[in-house]
Amino acid sequence: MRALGAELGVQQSALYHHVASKQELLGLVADAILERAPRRPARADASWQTRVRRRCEDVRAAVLAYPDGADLVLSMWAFGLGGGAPEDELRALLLEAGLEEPAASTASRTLLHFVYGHAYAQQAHDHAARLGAVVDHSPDDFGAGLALVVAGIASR
Amino acid sequence: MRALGAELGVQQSALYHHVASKQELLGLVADAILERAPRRPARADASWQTRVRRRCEDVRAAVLAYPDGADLVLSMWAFGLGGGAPEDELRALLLEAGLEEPAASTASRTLLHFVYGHAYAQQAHDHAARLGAVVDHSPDDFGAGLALVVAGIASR
DNA sequence: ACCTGAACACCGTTCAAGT
DNA sequence: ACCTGAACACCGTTCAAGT
Repeated sequence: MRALGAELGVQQSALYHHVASKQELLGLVADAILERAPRRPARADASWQTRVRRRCEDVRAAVLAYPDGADLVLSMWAFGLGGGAPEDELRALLLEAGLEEPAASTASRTLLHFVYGHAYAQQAHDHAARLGAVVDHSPDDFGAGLALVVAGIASR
Repeated sequence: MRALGAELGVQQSALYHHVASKQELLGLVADAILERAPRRPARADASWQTRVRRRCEDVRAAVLAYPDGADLVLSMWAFGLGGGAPEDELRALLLEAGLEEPAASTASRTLLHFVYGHAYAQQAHDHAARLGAVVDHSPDDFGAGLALVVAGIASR
C-alpha cells in the first residue's frame, strides 16, 4: 500500500478512501487482469471442445501476463472476492454443449483448478529459478493436461 | 515465528538455529502433513483407476485436516520446497498402469492441480463463510471432478 | 470529499553477547 | 551448540486534523 501510494503521489492512508482494504483492492486487480484476457472469436463450425480449450488458453495467458497473476486470481476466485467471470463463461459453453447441471458447474471449476494450478506452478517455478535454487527447465505440458481434462468431460 | 517461539518457550531468534528461514520451516510442515495422509491398502484386484482415486482422496484428507493445509502444501509443492511425494506416488501408479512418459508425469500433476485446487477453494470458502460474507453451502463435488480427470487419463 | 501525518500493532530476520 | 535481548526494516490499518 505504501508503494502504491508513492506511485500515485499520495499517502498510503489516502487509498482507504477509495477501497475498504487491501483484499478488496486485490479483488479489483484480479477482475482487471481477467478483463484483459484475449477473446479470440471461435469459428462457427468449432466444436465445444475447441471453444472450451481456447477460453482456457486465453485465461491462462491473462494470468501469466502479470507477476504472481495466477496466485492473485486463484486466491480471489477461491475467496469469492472477484474473478468469477471465467467460471460463468465456461459453464455457459458447457451448457450450450449439452451438459446438465450440476455436471457443467463441476466441469467448469475442474477446468479452472487445472488452469490456475498449472499457471501458479509455472510462475512459482520461474520465480524459484530466478532465485537460483532450481534450474531444470520443465517442458510446457499445459496443452496436454488441458486436453486430458477436456477428454474427461467429453467421456461423461 | 514469534508465536511458535512462545509455544516452545524460546525466543523467536532461537528458531533460526534449526531452520534457515520461515519458508524452509513451512516446507518441513508440508512434508509432515503429507506423511500423515492415510494409506488405505488397495485390494489386489483393484483397477488402477481405483488406486489413483484413493490416493487422491487420501492426499485431500491430509491437507484438509489442517487450517490452510491446501494453501501451504500447494505453494510448497509449486516452489519445489517440499511435498513432492504425492506426485511421485501417482506417477508410479500410472506407470504401473501402462502409461508412458511424459504422459504419466503430466497426468499426475494434473490430478494434483485438481486435488489441491479443490481443497484450497473449499478451505477458502469455509474461511470466508466464517467471516460472514458468503453463506451459501456449495455441494461437495470433489468425487465428481476427480472421476472426470481420471476418465480423461483413461481415454488417452 | 479527499488527503496528511502520525501512530498502532504487528511482521521476518540479523547479530553481538551470553552459557 | 544453543539461546537471549535488542534492534532493523518492514507490514496493513486507523484516526484526528487539515483543506
